[in-house]
Amino acid sequence: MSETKAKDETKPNYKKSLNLPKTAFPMKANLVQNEQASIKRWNKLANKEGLYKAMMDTAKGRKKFVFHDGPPYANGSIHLGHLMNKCLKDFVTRSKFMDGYDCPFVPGWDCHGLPIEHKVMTDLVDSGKAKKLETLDDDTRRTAVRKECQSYAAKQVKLQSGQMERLLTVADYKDPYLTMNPRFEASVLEVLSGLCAQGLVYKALKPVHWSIASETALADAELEYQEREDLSVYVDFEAADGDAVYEAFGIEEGARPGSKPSFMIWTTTPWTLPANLAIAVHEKFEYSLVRVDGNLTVMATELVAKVCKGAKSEDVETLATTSGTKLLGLRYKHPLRENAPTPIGEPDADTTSCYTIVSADYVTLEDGSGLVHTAPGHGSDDYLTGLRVGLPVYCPVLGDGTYDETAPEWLAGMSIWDANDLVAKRLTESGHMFHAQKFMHSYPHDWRTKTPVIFRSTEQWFVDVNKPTKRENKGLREMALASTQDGGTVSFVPAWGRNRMRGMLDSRPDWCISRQRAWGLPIPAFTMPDGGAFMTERSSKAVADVVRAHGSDAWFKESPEFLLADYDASSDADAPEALRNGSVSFGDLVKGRDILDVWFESGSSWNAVMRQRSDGQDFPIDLYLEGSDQHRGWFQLSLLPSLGVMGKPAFKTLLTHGFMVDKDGKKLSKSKGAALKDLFDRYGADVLRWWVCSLAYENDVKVDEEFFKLAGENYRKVRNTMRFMLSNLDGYTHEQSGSFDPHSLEAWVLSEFDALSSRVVKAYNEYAFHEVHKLIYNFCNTTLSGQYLSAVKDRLYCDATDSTRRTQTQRALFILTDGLCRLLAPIMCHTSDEAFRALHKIDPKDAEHCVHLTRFPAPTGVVAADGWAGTHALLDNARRILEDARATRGIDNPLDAGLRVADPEGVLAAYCMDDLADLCGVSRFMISESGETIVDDLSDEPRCDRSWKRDGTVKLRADGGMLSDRDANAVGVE
RNA sequence: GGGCCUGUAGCUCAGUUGGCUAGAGCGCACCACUGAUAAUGGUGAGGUCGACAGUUCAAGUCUGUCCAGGCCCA
Repeated sequence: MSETKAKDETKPNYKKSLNLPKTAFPMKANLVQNEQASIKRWNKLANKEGLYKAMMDTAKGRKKFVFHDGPPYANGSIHLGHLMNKCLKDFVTRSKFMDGYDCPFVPGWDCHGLPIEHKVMTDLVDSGKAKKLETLDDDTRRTAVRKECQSYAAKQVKLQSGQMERLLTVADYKDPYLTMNPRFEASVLEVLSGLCAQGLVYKALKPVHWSIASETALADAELEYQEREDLSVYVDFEAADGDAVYEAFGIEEGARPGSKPSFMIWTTTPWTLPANLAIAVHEKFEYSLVRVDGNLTVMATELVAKVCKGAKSEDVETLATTSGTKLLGLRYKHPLRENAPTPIGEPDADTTSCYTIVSADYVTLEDGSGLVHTAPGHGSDDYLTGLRVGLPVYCPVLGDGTYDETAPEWLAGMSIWDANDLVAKRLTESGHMFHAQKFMHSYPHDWRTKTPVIFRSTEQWFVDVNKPTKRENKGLREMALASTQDGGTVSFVPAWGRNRMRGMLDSRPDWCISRQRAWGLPIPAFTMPDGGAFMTERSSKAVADVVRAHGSDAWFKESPEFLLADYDASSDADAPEALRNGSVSFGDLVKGRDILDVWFESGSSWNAVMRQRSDGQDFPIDLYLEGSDQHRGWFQLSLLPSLGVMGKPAFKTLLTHGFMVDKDGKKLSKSKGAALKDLFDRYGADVLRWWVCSLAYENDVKVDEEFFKLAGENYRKVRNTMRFMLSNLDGYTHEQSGSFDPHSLEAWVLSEFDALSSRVVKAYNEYAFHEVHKLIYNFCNTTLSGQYLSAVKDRLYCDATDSTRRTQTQRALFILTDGLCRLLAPIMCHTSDEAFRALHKIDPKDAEHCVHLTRFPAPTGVVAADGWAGTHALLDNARRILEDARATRGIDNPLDAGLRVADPEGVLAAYCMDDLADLCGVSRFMISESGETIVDDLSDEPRCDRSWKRDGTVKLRADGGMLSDRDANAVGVE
């Protein structure tokens, strides 16, 4: 220990004469409790209507930035996925507000749909109420179930919005949009009506994904793919006319084998074989007639080896080959049935084309045999092929997954899953089975019940994506592709979202919008006495108005006459003739039982927001921000209706974020994702928000306990920097006016701050929150903590309390702290306000003054001397030399050193040497006369007892202490 | 199987149109300070840029194949 540190009781103690840091702003944030206090305080704003209202009042008259919240599903506590999503949205709305926009944020919830209905039904069964319901008539029962669903959903919305507020997100939580609100429902039906107006809505029998467990059609978005073991079978379909086949293969009559050849098909769904109506081949492929284990069969040449190897058949002989074209039109015998089936309800179905070889270009050589089993009632490719060649849409499977009476009698009434093995057994017994094996593949499952889904043809409502609209004479797909192309009206953040979305638009089928459940918005369609469907632009609009007034329950409770009271069929050109001429009256109509796909509801939210909240002002919407799964979901399903109804996209920009994965980059398991409440309690919302801000959100985001700890640590770093500045402003009263010498440290740091501030605001505007994080963090760490603050410490502590130099420094600190609070406000909502209040000495009872009602900092306009860049370069070099001296000469404490710095360009002379000394942390700074940078060891020079500097002015003073001139002056001794 | 995306120090990320010994921060190690103190400052060690091949005078950067992972689909 050096002698200077030794205590000397005879010397005066100067510590009390210093202006040491003092503040009530605690080092320990105690976020978990204090954030609650902030929330309470913010809630007092705007006459207790809260912060959101206060912000909206403040923003009145500003330029609008319209952001639209995608509705999360109203079920369960919010989880890590919501954390990122909601924080990012909050960063957007808060930063837009602080950048001078009026940015309303109406939160929404998706309230209808199967998950809630499922949960409610489970509860009803558990509580024994379900049985009672079964005794009621259908509409009454549905209404009762819907009532339960409604109160359940309302409860979930309350739960989630409470948690979102706890996350410190600011939104119109007092008046959110709920998809089950009558006014929202009505606006959805308006969209449906608008699509009807363009002639895009139709009803058809089509194979759709069908959940047996839920007994409903499912949308693409309601599917999830899981691994499943299935039976894969190779089946020989015997040719109807052997000679025709031999002819196709060019085998002369004399050379033909006596037995009949077969066509080998492959399928992974043996249960669909009873519905087989055709076999598809590719015209361009080569097919072989082969003898395998004594049987004659046809398959694609390229697959012969593979198929036979799989079946362990070694006795293989190719007799002849031919092209797929030659096989077209050949007939075969169905292995399970004698005659072509007659679909229920279609006694006149044309079955003449059944059991024929047809052409299809989706036949591949990847799997199977090159001959594709075709069942138009059970697959979309099959359906289209059937449509082309004139096959009936035959589907012998009922909604509950059992066969109807048109199936072979040994299958009727049986579940299709049980049928798989039975069909295989039957085929084996009859000698049609070539080979069967179990195999694993990914297979679509009902996202809710986790049960496998089947393709089943049913009567459903669709939105046509190809048919030209009446208004533009262009299909929705074409319009969607045009608006999302490069240079179109929609922009994407990140840019690759464009390709992703366009790829999906390119391949999407017509949108099946109907579901067969209770908890949803009814499709306002009626069935005519002749069985035809009736729904027009004007009839659905009439029902929409009823729903707005009475809610969608009206559909179930009221009569067609009531629902259509304001509808005049005679003047509706789109209405069926029988209705128009009055031969059928409303009383003859039967209400449809389908409800809308929930995606149609959320996909119509732009209309609800536009019409209900802003009289059409807020359309199109500036920004949609969701996970990248929504390219197919909400984004696309909002785009299509808005194009159909408005002729333009609902949004201008689509921003997507990635998904949470575990620390190894693997999909997050459910159990890991659940612990959000726990995270609040351990880290506080500001730390979690600071973490979200740091993320490269466009990619997958790794989550792990460790990362929150790290976020907590560098949160503290920023907090401490703020605290240090606040602690040096004790007793300071800010002067707005006044200038700074361009060569002063203050001019330098404030110009740096201006640069930071404009970069941060730019980053906010580009949604580059990660950049915001980096910029602010580095500024606190490097520019402030490492450079400026460590340089001005001496003058803050040791200069006379109201010396000009110290006051100027405090002015800078005040501006910096105030500015930092504002830049941080969108991220660290609580901490920034806490610091802001401490800085402005706001009374604890005063809730009105709040950083969240302010703007981003205006430029200080302070001009720094041009020479600062060169000066910093010289100082960096000098510090490096100082560091060498420390290592080689043992000058551990920089205050024991003086610097003589080479200044070849002559930039340093304009600066105050004491400022440069403080920037380097040394006691004395001079410009080197020798042209070399030299470190002087000042250990032998006297040290100031008060400032610990050895600046050359230190001497014994009247009070007995060793003081420098500055310190002697500060304590007032000669 | 297809579309889109990701893979750079232990961790999180930067790396414009290919061009000087690949940069930050965290963490770690060491040092200083003990008047920001359950703080603060400084210094340092860490990378065959997922793998392989190709184009080029030159590749983390372009091309292809493969591996691993994510989202969406079949």
